[in-house]
Amino acid sequence: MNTSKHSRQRDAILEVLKSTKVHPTADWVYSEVRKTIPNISLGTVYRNLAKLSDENIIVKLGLGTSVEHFDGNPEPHYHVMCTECGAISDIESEPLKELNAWAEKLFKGEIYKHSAIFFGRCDECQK
Amino acid sequence: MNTSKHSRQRDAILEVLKSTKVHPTADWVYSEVRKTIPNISLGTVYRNLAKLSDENIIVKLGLGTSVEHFDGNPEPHYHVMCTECGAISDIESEPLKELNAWAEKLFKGEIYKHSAIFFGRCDECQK
DNA sequence: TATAATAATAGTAACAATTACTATTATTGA
DNA sequence: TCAATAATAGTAATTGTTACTATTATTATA
Repeated sequence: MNTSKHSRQRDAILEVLKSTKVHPTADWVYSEVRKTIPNISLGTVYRNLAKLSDENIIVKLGLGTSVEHFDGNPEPHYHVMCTECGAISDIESEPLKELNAWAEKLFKGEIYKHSAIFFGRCDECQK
Repeated sequence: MNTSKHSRQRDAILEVLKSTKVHPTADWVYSEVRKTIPNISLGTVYRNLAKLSDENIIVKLGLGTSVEHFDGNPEPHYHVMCTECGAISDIESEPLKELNAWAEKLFKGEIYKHSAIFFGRCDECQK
């Protein structure tokens, strides 16, 4: 059974994540959610982001940045980070699953997934 | 001109990194280096790891873990992390540069590099 | 080889992101 | 409506890392 209880705060956090493409940090989510729930606490944001990603409703992107970024889209896909402005964009394609087989040939053990991050310059910064 | 001065501490830190395959954290390096330089400070370890990676002598692996890992081998290559024991291993191959062109087709902007991390189970943990 | 300039150090304090704690509030099923 | 308890707000604590400062070590040159 699911011992979870519904909460307005969690709904609002998920709503914020689902309706943006910026792959925000916890702090960004916090400041957005405060527009509708002004006294929500930052701890609540962190706790729910953790809960939602444990349940695979959202994903915590381990991009190697000092601050964690989240994605409201749980479908596996790659990302590009602009090295100039830091913006994170989606690569609209499924991950290349053949890479796992490729890597497995070079590794003693089994491989079942991978993640990748591309670095470049977004069109905004190219202008 | 190079305004850098030689230091025994930096030598020892680099030596530790060059002679292991474990992709250690700063703290691991610290405890190793203390075996030869017992009163070295953790700040010195961090400062030199930063300096060495700025100079591309080592690399800071942005693996998405909460603690940073370092690699004494600056040649670009992928890694596998065992989800059971956390061990990080090398994939002994050059990165697939064709991936950049592939991703660029799906992105508005230019892409010039990428990094990837594979997840699996190492042979030790399979037993 | 002595010296003067300064990079690097040890030790410690500060910092930022995140997590844990606790008393109170909200949700839920009976 | 009520009792059980999940979730909250607010705050304190923790963790990994960086910054600061007085002292020490390295180096180029006299």
